[in-house]
Amino acid sequence: MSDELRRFKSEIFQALAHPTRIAIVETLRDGELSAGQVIEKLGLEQANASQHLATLRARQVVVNRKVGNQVFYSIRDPALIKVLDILRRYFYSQLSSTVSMLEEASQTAPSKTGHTRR
Amino acid sequence: MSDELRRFKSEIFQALAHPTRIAIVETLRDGELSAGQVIEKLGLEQANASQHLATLRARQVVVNRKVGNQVFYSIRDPALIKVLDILRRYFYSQLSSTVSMLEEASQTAPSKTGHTRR
DNA sequence: TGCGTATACTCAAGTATTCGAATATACTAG
DNA sequence: CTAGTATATTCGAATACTTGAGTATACGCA
Repeated sequence: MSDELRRFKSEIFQALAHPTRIAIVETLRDGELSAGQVIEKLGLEQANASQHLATLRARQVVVNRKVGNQVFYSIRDPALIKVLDILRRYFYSQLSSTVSMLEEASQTAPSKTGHTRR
Repeated sequence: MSDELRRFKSEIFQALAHPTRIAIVETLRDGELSAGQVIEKLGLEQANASQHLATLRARQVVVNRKVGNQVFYSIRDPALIKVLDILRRYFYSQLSSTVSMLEEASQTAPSKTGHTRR
């Protein structure tokens, strides 16, 4: 496989490699929002949000549309939502494995009630 | 959604946010390989490969298994392969959009498409 | 034991990201 | 034009990542 493709993929991953940017993408999951709405929903600093949005734009993860005074953002390709969904399931399988590992390790065995966060 | 979960997801993305690590994961796609085989297939420096493998291990993207002298790596969860496959398709759709955009732009008048580049 | 191979770790230099503060731009209303 | 709102950009300091060189550890064999 081409190195070009790998570089491209790594840029997508990098675009999503920050909790704030994941939060933004998930906030946009159900439709477009203005920058201000994103800021309000997530409680971000204006400048910070704008920078993260710029990163997402640069990697073409989101597209934007100007309406008067405001800029509305939306996810460019629903494939990315699918990726996030897969990772949500992945997270839970990871989590339960981690829990079993911890249980094994601490042989006092709190038996089975998973979901103790780390 | 919990910040915890977002942090976790961003760590997965970060694990894959480097072309070399994507190459490693894709090399492991069809089954486990020793570190040496990965190095040889991808033409990496030993130290560099080992560090990228350590990153993938830390984020639990791969698991390893010692057999005598060697350490064999494999992908921990096939969901990640699915993610890479989705991104491959995503890449091609991105690519064609980008090509159309470039074609449009290279005509004489960009006139009306709001998207003023910076 | 001692040697050779396979892999991992440490360190430092270079590079890239992140953040908040300050500032700049674009639009609307009056 | 002026003022106000919405969003973007620039800057510098702090932090994190990447790399190669060197070194360390673990295993197998004699």
